Amino acid sequence: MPTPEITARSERNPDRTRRAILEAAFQEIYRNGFQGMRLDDVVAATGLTKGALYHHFPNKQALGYAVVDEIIRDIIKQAWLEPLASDQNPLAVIIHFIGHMETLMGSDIVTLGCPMNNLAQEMSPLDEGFRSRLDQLYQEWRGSIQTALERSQQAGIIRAEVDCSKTATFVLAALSGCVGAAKNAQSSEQLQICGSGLIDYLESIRQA
Amino acid sequence: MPTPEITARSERNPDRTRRAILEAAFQEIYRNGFQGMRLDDVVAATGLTKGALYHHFPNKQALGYAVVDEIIRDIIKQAWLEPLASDQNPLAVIIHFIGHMETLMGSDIVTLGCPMNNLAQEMSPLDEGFRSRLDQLYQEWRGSIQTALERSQQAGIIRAEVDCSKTATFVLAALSGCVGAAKNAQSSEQLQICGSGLIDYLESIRQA
DNA sequence: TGGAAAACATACTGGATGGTATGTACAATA
DNA sequence: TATTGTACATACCATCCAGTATGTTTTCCA
Repeated sequence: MPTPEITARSERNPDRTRRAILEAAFQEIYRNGFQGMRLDDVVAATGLTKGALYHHFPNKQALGYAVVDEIIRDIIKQAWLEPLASDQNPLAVIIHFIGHMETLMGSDIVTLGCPMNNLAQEMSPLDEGFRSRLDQLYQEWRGSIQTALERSQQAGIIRAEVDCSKTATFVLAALSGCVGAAKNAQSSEQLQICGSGLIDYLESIRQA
Repeated sequence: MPTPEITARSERNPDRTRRAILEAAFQEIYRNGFQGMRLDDVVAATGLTKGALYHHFPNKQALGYAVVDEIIRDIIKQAWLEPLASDQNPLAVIIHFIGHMETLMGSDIVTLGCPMNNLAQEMSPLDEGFRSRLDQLYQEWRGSIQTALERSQQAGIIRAEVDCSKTATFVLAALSGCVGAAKNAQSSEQLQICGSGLIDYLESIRQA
């Protein structure tokens, strides 16, 4: 008897269905914002129907929360938390990421911006459920940058007098700002210029 | 015969009416985004009716464009362009502004963020009319910062090797990022921390 | 001063959209 | 294998909301 994960291609697979809805919802939110996301478009993108969506999620808000908890969280973890935790030269990881953002994240980063920042900017003042979830995620993100800076500091790469907590806060904010500026201008050149400004800053805290 | 500007209190004054609609629309957009703004709420806030709104603006989009052209532009000019152009120590103006943003702009800057950045982030990928207007305004803003930095550089306040164009781009993006981060966290402390990080950066380009 | 245009007010429409009610096929369990 | 709950599909509703049609009042000016 074959395992269901392999044979169950077009048959029923609630986990796969749920995931498909989440990914489609993420794309719609990324492109149109949460308020601009249409549930009809989400179900159309999955090839499912509204019955399926409302079986897996009680309402639009809960679907949005799940996108944060399950999709966006994974993206941040995979792109930032894990690379920063594993590498032995975290400052180099940060600089490399900033310098190669478009290559690493795809061209959507220029045209559509950062999915997490987009959602946070839109929904934080309007919905405490979104705000607290995204704030929590931002704290983890910032914490991982701080830890990375501290490790670089202990390795003698970063000057001893640098406040790593404050720097991590600023770097994350500045990074979000750079992506946002590139999105406004719809220009990858703008992202390059702004990113190199941020890299200049990071170089300035390096041990001479 | 008295002048209409003084006596025309509760009588008809199309310019005043138009302005009232624009200001109410700005507030609604600031709080809910452009897509979240409801024309019914705008007319309710003014005490007017839909007839008045559609007499002055052909549709919602045109109202949004006018808010950018007439309200947001004025805010940026008054808060940034004019102070930067008139003062003889522009770097000090920039640093002072960043350090006292909440006092200068009001507490909305923490809870609701920057009205221009909010609108740009929401609408730039969705509507080229918004994008081009806001991009134009950002270019003026960035240009005024660049000119200010160059004047400070000529005055010997900023080091000669600093690229003022690149720095202006980064400073504006980082500033937007700081305001956004504070808004996500709903924390004026976050704004302080992040702003002081940006000030540290500006101090680092100062002539030793 | 009369008439026309501007400056509003009132009442309504139509489509979009989140959500629901209900039906059916499938899958596990007993 | 009968049964029960899960996993969907189908059809529909109610409301919100941008936009319109039309009426009324004020202002301007010839």
